[in-house]
Amino acid sequence: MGVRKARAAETEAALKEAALRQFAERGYLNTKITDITAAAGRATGSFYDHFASKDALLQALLADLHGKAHDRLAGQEHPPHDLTDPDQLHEHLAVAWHLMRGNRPVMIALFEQAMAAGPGAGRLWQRLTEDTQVLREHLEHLRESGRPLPGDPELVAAAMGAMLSMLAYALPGEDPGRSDDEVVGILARLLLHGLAGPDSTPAG
Amino acid sequence: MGVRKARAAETEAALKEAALRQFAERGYLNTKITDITAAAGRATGSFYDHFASKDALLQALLADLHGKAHDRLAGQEHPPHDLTDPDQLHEHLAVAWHLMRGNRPVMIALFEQAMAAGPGAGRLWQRLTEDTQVLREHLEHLRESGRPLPGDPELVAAAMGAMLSMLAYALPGEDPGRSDDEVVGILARLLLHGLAGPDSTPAG
DNA sequence: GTCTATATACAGATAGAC
DNA sequence: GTCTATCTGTATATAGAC
Repeated sequence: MGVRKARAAETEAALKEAALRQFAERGYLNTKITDITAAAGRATGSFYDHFASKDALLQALLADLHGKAHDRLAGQEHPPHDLTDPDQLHEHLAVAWHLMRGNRPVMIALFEQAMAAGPGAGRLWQRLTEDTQVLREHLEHLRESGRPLPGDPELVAAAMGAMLSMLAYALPGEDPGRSDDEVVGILARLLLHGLAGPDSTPAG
Repeated sequence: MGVRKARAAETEAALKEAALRQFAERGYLNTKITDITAAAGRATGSFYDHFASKDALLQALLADLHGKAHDRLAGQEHPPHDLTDPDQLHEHLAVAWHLMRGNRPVMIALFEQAMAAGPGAGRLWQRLTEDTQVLREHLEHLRESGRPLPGDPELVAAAMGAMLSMLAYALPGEDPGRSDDEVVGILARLLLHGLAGPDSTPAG
């Protein structure tokens, strides 16, 4: 790779990193193109040599994320989980939570983008159902095994996804008093046995 | 009240109603002042004879809602609930759900407004904790009674509120195949006994 | 108070020199 | 490819006639 291309790639990377920082601080909607270029130390016009629009930049960031995820998940098995097993539910939630929290800027951007389209567009509902597809399949598998689910797997999965994604968005970024593990543990217990807890039906 | 004032009040009411319709259809952020005035059959300039801004209009709509709620709740008792009682949890969720769904336009607007401020502003987290304050108090009461909660009442309450509000926002407005009662029932079962269901610990 | 017409502000996007 | 300078589109808000 030539030095010119290298400098260009450097600028593109700087813009991406700056965008991620800005999204996390100000949110996607509030972040202007000039905020990104200023934070990256570039001129406004340079942005459009690399991305056609703010939306295109977000798609590029999402592609990067998919690439990373593919690298990490490549070759891994994905066995059908029994979500009524405490360890397996906890593991499932932990993976989802860390995925969302570890890529918070992109999650924030996608969330705000879907929301800005308005409720009529149904894009938030679409995200919710798509992102919880695996979860839904596990629930359907449980139901087919004769387990008594609280209700329609699609809605239950969406409800769990709603809880997760909303919390991942709204919870303050750096909360010294509340660790990720603590949050995951609480959600796992709530979703496994509910408010009544595991000892609610001693009579069986 | 004179005829002039009456006509003015009529216009103000028309603007409010039009705004509610527009918020439900296009969302708050997407709705322009001109969308509201056009839907109300008035001129653009008339808007500012009644509201200083779109934000001021939303505050007025919120005030209307508070007034209605006050009228309905006036004189009602608010006893401490035992949320591990199926009927009481169901009732609590049903009230919250119908409050949100029955005033969907305003909920939508507040949600989008809080989100547009970005995550750094913490306004979504603020809404989440404020709106679930009563819930948190009930959970704290349970904990003081020695009941084993899944975790910190504030976070559990926020998680439940996150699930509720996100679903109330994202679920399609007119879903012929899924009634409010069905949704509330499913959420109540999920939050009471979790995915494991009531029969998970036959040994006590 | 309501209207038409217009001003203000600003973000997105482009043009052209280097 | 990067820069400075500028254009365009659009939403908010105001001015002034009726």
